[in-house]
Amino acid sequence: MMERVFNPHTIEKIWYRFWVEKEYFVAEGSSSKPSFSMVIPPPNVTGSLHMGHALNNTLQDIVARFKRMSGFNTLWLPGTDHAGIATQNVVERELAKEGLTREMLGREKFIEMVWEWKEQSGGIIVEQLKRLGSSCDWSRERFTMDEGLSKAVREVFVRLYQEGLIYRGNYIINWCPRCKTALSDLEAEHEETKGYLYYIKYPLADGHGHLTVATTRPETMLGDTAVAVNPGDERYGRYVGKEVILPIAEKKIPVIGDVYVDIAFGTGALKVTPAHDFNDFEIGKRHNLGVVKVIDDDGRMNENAVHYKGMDRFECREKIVEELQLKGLLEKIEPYSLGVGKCYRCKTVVEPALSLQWFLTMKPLAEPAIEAVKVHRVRIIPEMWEKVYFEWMENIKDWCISRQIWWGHRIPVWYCDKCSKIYVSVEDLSICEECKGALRQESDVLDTWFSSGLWPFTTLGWPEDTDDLKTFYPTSLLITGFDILFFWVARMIMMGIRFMGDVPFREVYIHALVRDAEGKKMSKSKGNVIDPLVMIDKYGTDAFRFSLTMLAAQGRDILLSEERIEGTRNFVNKIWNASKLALSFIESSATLPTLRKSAFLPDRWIRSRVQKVIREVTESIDTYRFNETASVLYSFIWHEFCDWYLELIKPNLYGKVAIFNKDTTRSILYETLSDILKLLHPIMPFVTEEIYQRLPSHEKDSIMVSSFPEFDETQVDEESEKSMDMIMGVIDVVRNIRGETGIAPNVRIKVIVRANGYQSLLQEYEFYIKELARIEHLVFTGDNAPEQSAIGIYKGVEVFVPIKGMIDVSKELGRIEKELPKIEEEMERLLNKLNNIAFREKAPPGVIAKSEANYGDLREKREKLLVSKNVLETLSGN
RNA sequence: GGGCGAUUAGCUCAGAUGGUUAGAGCGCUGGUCUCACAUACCAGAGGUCGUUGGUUCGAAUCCAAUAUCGCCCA
Repeated sequence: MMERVFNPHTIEKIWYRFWVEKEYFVAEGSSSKPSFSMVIPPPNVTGSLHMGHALNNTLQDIVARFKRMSGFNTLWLPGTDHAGIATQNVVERELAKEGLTREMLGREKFIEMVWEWKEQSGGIIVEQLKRLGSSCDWSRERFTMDEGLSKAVREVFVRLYQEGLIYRGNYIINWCPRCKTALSDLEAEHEETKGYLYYIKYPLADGHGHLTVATTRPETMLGDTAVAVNPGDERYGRYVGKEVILPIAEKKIPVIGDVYVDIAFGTGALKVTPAHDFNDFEIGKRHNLGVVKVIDDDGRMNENAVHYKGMDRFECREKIVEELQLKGLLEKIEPYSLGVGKCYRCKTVVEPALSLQWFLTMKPLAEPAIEAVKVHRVRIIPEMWEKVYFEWMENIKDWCISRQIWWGHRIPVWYCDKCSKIYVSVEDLSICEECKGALRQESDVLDTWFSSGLWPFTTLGWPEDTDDLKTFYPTSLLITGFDILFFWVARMIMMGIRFMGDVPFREVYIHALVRDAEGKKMSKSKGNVIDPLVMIDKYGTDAFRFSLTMLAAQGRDILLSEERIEGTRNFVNKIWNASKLALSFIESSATLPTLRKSAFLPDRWIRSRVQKVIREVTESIDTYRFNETASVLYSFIWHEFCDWYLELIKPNLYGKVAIFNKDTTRSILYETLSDILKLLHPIMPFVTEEIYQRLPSHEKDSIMVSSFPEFDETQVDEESEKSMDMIMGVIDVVRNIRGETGIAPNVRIKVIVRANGYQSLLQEYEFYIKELARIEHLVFTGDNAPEQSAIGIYKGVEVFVPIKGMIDVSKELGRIEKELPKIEEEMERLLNKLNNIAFREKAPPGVIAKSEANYGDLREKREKLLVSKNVLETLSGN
């Protein structure tokens, strides 16, 4: 017995376990079936599921289940990412609770602890993905720090080094003083911040006046090694070659000319701090300026900052400004808003700093990756993102790949302190070949994104030549959010081409970001996060997934509100109840006749409609228009299958009429319900499985391994759709009259129909019309309109409801008067169009014919309404 | 500063390659506990598609300008 209200929770666990036990998620290493493969964007191993993950994985699961049911050897490969900085931060915070630091533990002990932490909490997100219903092949689950993947990372590093693409050098990079590591350009997030522009006087060394520079960062002035002006600047050109005295440091620095300097910005004179500013670094290189670092790794001033040594950089800013003011060297301060780089992991303001780091040369990697997207060997969908991709790739800079943290892939480089020889090797080394001295491994680890960039092939077994690689590389599709287009997608394309000789995936579908109902990005600090697991607990996985899918329109942010999820929970319940009814009709013991053309119109109609839905669902999934998939199913199931089909077959199956073959209708009901469940399954895996299992003699052990419905042209029946449209139209007209004139629902009425060519159809289905429109007597007439009636017209068919004792005349008059102006307005619009000679000459004949037919219908309808109106007016004495 | 996107009913959004009387869900109004479902059913109200020009026989849809909002990159 099925409950009145669908309860998702128990069945979700049961079916997920069932699928896993049956190994339905496991892909075949080699197969006669065509392959379909995706790799998951690996979530952080210590993370927990947020809305972004939920959307991302729902969409992937829809495609995976759809492809599997469509006969593909489908691999959806899951895994997690070691997330270097983020994970290290988490564990360090834990340590801090016990008053410990990682330095106190030492590298080895600390890493051991992180592994422990990973074992403990790493399963959480995986469990959450399972609750979401994700049909990942867990037998192939990977972790970026697995032995195999770690080896692959070394292999890649060594090859790139040998090819001369990886180098080590002193360059300016983004430094996070809190995480105490270098960051790549991408990992510094620029944020508009209110600050000030300080105007500082630098006295000329010859004692004749001063130059005023404008800066947002006065604390770096002690690291200035020049003042730059634009050589074309009339005001300052003559100073080039002279010297100024750097205040506080009291040392001479040159005035140089460089066209980079913007004449219009500030005073037109720029202080140059090569050690702490990207642009200044470039200027410094051009002019062979000295480099003076004044800020240390922890964000404090160093010994070059004279008496400010040891002071925090922001405190120092204030103090220096005070000192300058005292010395009369501060001209003014203006409010100014500037872009400040912040660490994407801890939001600390990053310090651009000169530092010895490892870099990967990107240009030679980027070029073929740009080409691959240009010629659509990788298709990015929606196409708009291609532009963004090109923009970044064409201006790509070398990638700082070293991090000064401990958790990650340690760079496979060994130094001999004795003879200074450097080794780069896949295998661990300990003794110098040259001098037999002890080797010391590089202490830096690689950027986490370095290993995730290899994900599509390392997870399949590279550098070994595995069956999985042969079967599944290049993968078919990647589904991800745009926030990691550069971080991840672009790098995978570059690395895939470089190491596999082919792109890592044929298509990339970029989906939107999930925001709250006000359009704000969800974040813990804003307190506007909707926890997917809370939603799953509350409304069930199917409803939650369907909501996300419904909202997943291309190229738009998704605004999620709980209300929305509640709405789809109702839809799931609707499906449940419709199935309950259908199953009661089908009956478990029944042997159903094979599907054949039914004599019963609604049967033919629903089969035809289902075909079109199959086509739309298939096409929309194939083109990643998931919201369309969901809404097509929603409206078909609710408003055609439930509202009409189930209502129409009730009289047959409850045995109220026996004109049509009951078994045929039952078999069509069975077939249609089964199609609906399969069509829904990719989006709503659980409820569909639960109902499928209750279908008598269902073909497969699980809906998961049943075949996705295929469009069947032979069941498309335009004639039936037209006939049904008429029947539904007539019923609607009667209901409209009833509703608007206030006839109580339980009152059965008399209706007279002048069918104008549709009489035989309407007569054949008279019983059904009477049931659905609550009609007592349905009379067909060829004569004039009966007097004293309310009137409704549907495509030339006139429907009359006698007024006497039923309807208030004024109400019916009001109804007609409301409708007339609408008709007239539309008629006028059409008439103008039809009278337009240019329209008649240039518009396609089909469009003209349609307009003419519309006009004719409207004119006829208007005339009839006017006649009826006149009659009613005389009747009411107006 | 450069680039991209958005602007359609009270709210949240759909509306591929221009031809619909511009749709949905929620909300709202009126009526129903009708034997699958009140997480339901029936009926209804509500939009000159941001603004201004242009292309076209025809524009929510294409083009240009403009306003507002958002995002990305510097």
